[in-house]
Amino acid sequence: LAEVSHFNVVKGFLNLVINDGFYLNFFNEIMDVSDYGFAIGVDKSAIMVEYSSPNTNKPLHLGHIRNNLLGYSVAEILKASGKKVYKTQIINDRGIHICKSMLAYERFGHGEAPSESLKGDKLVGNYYVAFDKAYKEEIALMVSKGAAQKEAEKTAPILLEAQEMLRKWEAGDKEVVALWKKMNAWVYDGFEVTYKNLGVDFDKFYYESDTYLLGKDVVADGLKKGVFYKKEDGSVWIDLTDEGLDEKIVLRADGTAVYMTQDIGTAIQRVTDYPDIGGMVYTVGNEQDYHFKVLFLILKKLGFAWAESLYHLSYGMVDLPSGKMKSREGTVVDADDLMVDMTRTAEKISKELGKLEEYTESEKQQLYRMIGLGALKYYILKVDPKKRILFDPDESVDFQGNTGPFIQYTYARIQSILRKADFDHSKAIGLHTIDESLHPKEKELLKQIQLFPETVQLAAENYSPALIANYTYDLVKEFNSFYQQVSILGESNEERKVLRVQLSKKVGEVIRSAFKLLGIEVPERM
RNA sequence: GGCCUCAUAGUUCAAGGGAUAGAAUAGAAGUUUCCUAAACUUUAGAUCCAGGUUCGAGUCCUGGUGAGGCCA
Repeated sequence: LAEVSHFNVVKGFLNLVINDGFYLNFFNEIMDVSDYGFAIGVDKSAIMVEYSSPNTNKPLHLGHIRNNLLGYSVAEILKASGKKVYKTQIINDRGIHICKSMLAYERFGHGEAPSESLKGDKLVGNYYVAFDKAYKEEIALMVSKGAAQKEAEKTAPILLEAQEMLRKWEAGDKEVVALWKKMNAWVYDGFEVTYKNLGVDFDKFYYESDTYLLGKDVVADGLKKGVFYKKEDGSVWIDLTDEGLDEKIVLRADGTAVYMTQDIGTAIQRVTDYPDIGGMVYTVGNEQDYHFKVLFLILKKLGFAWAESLYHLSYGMVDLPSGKMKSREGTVVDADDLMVDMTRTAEKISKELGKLEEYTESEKQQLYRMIGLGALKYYILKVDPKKRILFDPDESVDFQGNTGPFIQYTYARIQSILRKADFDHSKAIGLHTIDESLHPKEKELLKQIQLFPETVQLAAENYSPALIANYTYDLVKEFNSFYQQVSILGESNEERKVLRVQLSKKVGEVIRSAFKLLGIEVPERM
């Protein structure tokens, strides 16, 4: 019970208040607290949540935003449900894609460096686009001279040069490695800014350049155990036809690793790094459903105990009305730009309403950001993760109705009440003296508040921030109706007034806790 | 071709096999001498099609149709 800061018993409710605002209340009878593992930490195993996992050749976009928000939120929810959580990502920092950016930078860069107006990830992304442009021009030129399209695509000089660069990188060529380090460092600086603005963070970074050779030993080992088998050409496979899947390659004939080999190795590496891990959550788009099905099955067959607790947090793509986002075609919604847009929209709406006279300019800017990001985050998180999201850039994200700002607004109103309640409303009041005559709205609010702890558990079990978002919306809707129908500070009955203030305060606390799980901040005024 | 996911008001989303399928938004109509109207109240509007399981199906099963994805 170390985490319980205080408790009280009110008419058959045992209320446990846990440090950061969570509380449990047990209805009617005092239950054995061990039923609630999260209250006393029955399950000591940790869980590692992976999300973001970008490539280092281009900036983060709307798809990454969904990935990050989901992964971060699920990690927070698991924490709230009592798990120890490690947040991580694996950065795809090697391969032909980054060589393409590097090559284009060498050719066209003229020593350009990131600046105030151009973040490092944007700069590198620009050269990736520049590569693609040059590549296409070369192909067109070759085709015009009579080469076949497919042949030209394979033998364009700039592509061959990029491949040569990759070989040099793998061989440890000093110059290539130095350039690679320089450009990746720019990208990480850029990413850091985006993550900070988005409000997500990580406990541990894994880099593919460190992990791409992992997994080979495990495959060799599994080969001995008979989990895998070797084909005549020397490639190693696993037969999953008994499980309703097909055969899958785990090591190429030339002995090089495929993605599966790496992922096997990385999973094992993580458990080596953090021996208390009892499971992992991978936040990866649903296009990789099959990959993870196979990965988890392989790890089970290899006999790892933690393989039973692997979960692919599979989410739908974020599509535009025009279809899929493609960075090479310039049809991506950039993460930084979108966050700026949202902030601007919040500013515009806020100015029209004009309620912030007493705020300084920097306080205002901070608030616009909070509201704009609240709108964006809520918009994305309220949707069931597995459903795909259609994002129309021309139709801006709502600020009214079932939205983040709606809930933030309610929170701000509650804070306003608490500021004005200049009497002592801290002491416990005996519900029994008035509970027979509770207003229907008060009863509904009590019911709704009480659902919070189990909603957190449910959201953790289902890896679904959407459940938290929907719960919070219901609560807020209920509160607004209450707020409209009854007078809180104007109530003449002293005890009843205190009850209403306490109810309001509690609703505010639940909103703040719930939104914290979604990574959304709440304002004192708006 | 094989496999996976999704399909609910005009639109965007809800709904643990359980009562009359909830919201929001857009539409129509109202509420501000009173705690913040980014709010509240009223109104109209939906389960892709055909079978099946069940006392009971938006939810489970089979077959279609449509959208997206993975593999070859």
